[in-house]
Amino acid sequence: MEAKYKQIKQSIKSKILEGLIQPHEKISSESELMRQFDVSRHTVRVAIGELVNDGWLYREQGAGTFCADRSQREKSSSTILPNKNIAIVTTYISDYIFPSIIRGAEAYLSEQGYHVSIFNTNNKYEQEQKILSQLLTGNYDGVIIEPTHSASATPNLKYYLNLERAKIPYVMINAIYEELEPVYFMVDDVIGGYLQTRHLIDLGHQQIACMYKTDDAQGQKRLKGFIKAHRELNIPLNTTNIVTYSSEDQLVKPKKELQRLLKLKEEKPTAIVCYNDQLVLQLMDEVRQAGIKIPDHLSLIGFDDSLLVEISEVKLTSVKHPKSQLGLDAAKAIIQMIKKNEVNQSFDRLSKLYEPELVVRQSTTNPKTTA
Amino acid sequence: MEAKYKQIKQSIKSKILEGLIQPHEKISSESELMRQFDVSRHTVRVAIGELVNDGWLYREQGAGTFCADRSQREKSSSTILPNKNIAIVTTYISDYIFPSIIRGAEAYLSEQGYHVSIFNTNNKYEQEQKILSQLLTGNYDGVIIEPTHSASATPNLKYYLNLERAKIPYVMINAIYEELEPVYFMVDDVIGGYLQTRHLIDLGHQQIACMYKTDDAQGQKRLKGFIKAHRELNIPLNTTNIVTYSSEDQLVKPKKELQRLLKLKEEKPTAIVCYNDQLVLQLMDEVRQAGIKIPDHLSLIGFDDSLLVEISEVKLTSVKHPKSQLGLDAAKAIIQMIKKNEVNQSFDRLSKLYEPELVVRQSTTNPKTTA
DNA sequence: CAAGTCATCTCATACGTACAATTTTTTGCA
DNA sequence: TGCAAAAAATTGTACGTATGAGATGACTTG
Repeated sequence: MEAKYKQIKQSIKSKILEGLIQPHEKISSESELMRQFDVSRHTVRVAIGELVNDGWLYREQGAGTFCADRSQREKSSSTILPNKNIAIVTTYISDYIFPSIIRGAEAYLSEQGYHVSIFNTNNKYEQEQKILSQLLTGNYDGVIIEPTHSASATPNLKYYLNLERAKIPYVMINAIYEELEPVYFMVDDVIGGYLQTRHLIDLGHQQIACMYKTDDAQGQKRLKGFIKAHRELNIPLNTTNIVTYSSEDQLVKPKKELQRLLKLKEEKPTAIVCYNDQLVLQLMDEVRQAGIKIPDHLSLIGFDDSLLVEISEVKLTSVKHPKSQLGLDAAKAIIQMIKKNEVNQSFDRLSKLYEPELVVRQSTTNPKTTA
Repeated sequence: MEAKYKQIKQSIKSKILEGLIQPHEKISSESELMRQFDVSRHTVRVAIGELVNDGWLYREQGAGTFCADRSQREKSSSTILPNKNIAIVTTYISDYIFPSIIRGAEAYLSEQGYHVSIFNTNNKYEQEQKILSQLLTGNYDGVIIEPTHSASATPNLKYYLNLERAKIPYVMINAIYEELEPVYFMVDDVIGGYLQTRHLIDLGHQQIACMYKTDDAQGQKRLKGFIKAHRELNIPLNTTNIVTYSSEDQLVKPKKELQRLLKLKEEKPTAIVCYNDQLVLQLMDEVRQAGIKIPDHLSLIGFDDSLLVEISEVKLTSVKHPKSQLGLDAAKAIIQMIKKNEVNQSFDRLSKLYEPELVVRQSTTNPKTTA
């Protein structure tokens, strides 16, 4: 034990064992240690490197080096393998924007040596419950989850609390259950709905319909933005123009309601705000068959700015969704939370609410005075 | 993974996984590695340091660095956690038909109590290699994999053989490496390409162009079907009308080639056979801008019969791809193989070659005699 | 006061050098 | 040939320097 780096190692280790450095407490920076022990940075790094490897410390680029929480470590060593597994739980795996989110997350997590598992609730509570209990009994270090039926309170609250109790960190994407106050990554849907509507009002539309899927919080918030824009600009709201539907209805109800709207004689809408791009394309199809021209006779605006906006003959005006960036950010956050091994405490600043952005293309224009 | 020391790490790790370095065999000395990788000794030491820490190597002062004997370690990890894990390895996670395949597989596997992990090669060998080595060292009971660059022989053959040696069953989807004779689930792409072409010939087209992505076997086989149809029906093949492109080109080359084809005076194609629906929509967009009407002036035919076929104002004629059924079948097969594995039975009859089916819609019609 | 910018602190990667400690190989000599 | 000493090879410890990347808090600005 004459090597300098071993002396440094021993010195730091002692302080931890004596309780002079508490778990998650920052230790002196590398440059400070250089001065304290009068050695080169290299030597400091070798010493700390070994301590990190032995699980006494952990490093965070840009922030510092911290004392590890050894209490967990010993627990996990009883199960032998800290296997580095992350679960991503989605509502609809084949939803057109999900692949992007997953790709963003998967790329980063793989690189960090984690294994990514995918689960799919089909937006059903029972399925979500099954998955959550699997996660609890399984060997997962963290969870990225899109909550099921986020518009209402969850009957699976206990399962989420159990995750916290089991010290499995989780982040929510796209929407949250308010009561859990989780770390989240989502678009500001109120602003999104507002932008959609505002754009149409600015173009001169007065009779604007909307169709929102409201069993998820996303749709409800966008609807809120829709209403807000009307209020703010003093446009009277016509309740017959507000259409809401649920996941089960989504292939039927919007089309029916569109028929209804198109048949109106009075207060016929000149524009429709849509829940997402997919809905726009569904409606477009119907509208085409009725011989109505877009955007001249009817403006349509979507949401997500997905790959769908470019493939139709009329390019869609839409609202940008960060998709793979969101996935990446969520992945980074969950890794940080795992490293710190605290659950949802003092992680407020990790959350991100993305400001959506309007992208104007060809599916919206001024209302033509045909009536 | 751009850091030099990580590249070195990966390189050495690969050699071990491929069996090129046997346990207790000496690896190149630090100075040799400096020359081999053209880096400083420091960097070599960092790389080796991490490998030592992860248990891949051990060092002996004065003697050299040696390959560790991982046989114990691997056994212990595989016996301790019979966790029921399946890996699905795709080329492009956000490819528009993949979500369907995954959904089909995920639904079944979840139900059977398996955890599904997703990996993504981006159609790059290095990435595939990394993933395969993860699978080997990780804790997976079975693998569903879409091979990377399936048109050519794989440099990762040894990794696949290692999977077999480690008794981890795998099935291939969409394409195979012939040399491995794996269990597979794929569409008969030769027939698919034949159906596409035959349909156009039956409609009376004589000058038919095609655009196929040929770095994957799927495209090559479809091209084979394209040629076969011409031969069988005695239509002369015009080689200038055969366009092939690769994954990297896919956003540029098809468009350029389309421009070229449209400018032709003689032997101008009246129809284009496309690799998939996505390509059709790309081309449609260009064609629209040129003021050419589909299908009257130009017939286009796609492949996959994806959700994209219904989206555009001209519904696409396409060839049906079983997608989620394929995912489900692959999942069922891998479970069977896992169960049978203990009994060492052969898996011959499990493979499925799906007979594709033509779906005629509006994007194809008789050639109009305008010339 | 909130939001964005920027300087600064921190760790990460990578180059270079030198000498020590240990093992292996070669050499020189009896 | 046999053996010991010398030389060479190899890893270990330690110094120095530079640049990059992430986090943070102070500062500016609307």
